[in-house]
Amino acid sequence: MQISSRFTLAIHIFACINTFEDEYKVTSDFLAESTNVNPVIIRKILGQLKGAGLINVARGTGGASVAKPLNQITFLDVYRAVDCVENGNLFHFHENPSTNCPVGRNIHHILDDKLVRVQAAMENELASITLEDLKRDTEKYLLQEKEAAQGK
Amino acid sequence: MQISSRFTLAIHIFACINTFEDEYKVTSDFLAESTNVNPVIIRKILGQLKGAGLINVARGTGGASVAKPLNQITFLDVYRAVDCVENGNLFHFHENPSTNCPVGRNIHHILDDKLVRVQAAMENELASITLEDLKRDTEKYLLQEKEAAQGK
DNA sequence: CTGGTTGTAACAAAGAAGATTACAACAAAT
DNA sequence: ATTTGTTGTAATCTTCTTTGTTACAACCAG
Repeated sequence: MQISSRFTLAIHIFACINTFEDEYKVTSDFLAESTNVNPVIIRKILGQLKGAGLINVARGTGGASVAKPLNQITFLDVYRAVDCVENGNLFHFHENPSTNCPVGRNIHHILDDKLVRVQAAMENELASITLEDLKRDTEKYLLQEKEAAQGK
Repeated sequence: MQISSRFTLAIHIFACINTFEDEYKVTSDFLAESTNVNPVIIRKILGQLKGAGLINVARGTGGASVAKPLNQITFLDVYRAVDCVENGNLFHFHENPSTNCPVGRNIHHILDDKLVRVQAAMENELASITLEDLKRDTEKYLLQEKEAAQGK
């Protein structure tokens, strides 16, 4: 199985906030339209991002905004906030290896540190990308699109 | 969601082959007992490992053995063989982002290269671990267990 | 107080993983 | 040639997870 789409959705949400917050109020309905995902799902994700202190959202008034400087939020922060993998473990283990078998009862001893290394490599890379990078690249591609439309 | 337990199962299978092949015939029933997973599931995984040229298994005769030198099989080979993530993509994308929204229709341009980097970091780490490492550590932990039992 | 919004509960729908049963294909031993 | 033990695979079931959907209370601003 893959990592939940909540992660790419959350990034999409930040890209929208960065791009549109001066122009529109970025509500769950607005985001639902852009992502083509149900507004309740969006609100759940917004709630998780808010819980992690990454964005501000409020009842009544509505509209999401980023809560910290963009270069201080990494993809890893977002990944952790939306709780993509169970218990934070990337790898799923078969549940009850036999305690009668020497390999079965030691498989975690044998394997866990290796899986931790793999997961750490992935998370380090996530930590190296910030929302500032995201904003810069979003602007780049939107500008390219605009220029292409003008036939340059 | 997490990465399918087929991966940890496949590693468990190799640990069993390494440990027991001189003593027992390592059949799908044997492995089902050690992993506590249904033999049909084991046979499916054995089939994938065989398809990737990592092990030998045959009808009738039965019993799995490793097809290549242990230091020439990496965790990445195993990971790829058992097809853990759809289309080889670690991240799941929301399916139909709006083409009306500038962000929606560019989200893949913006994001794909970053996700590729993250995935590559993880796969490089997987590639750095071999079945030889697995065998060495398996022997280490089984020996530790034996010594502990003798009260050393 | 009205309108628009979030937060959340409850349930439905869809999809995927793994379990299970059943059986044909096959090889080796006798 | 038959028996035995095994793999390969189809078909179906159960369970779990994700996502969608409906509904509505809580809330804020004008």
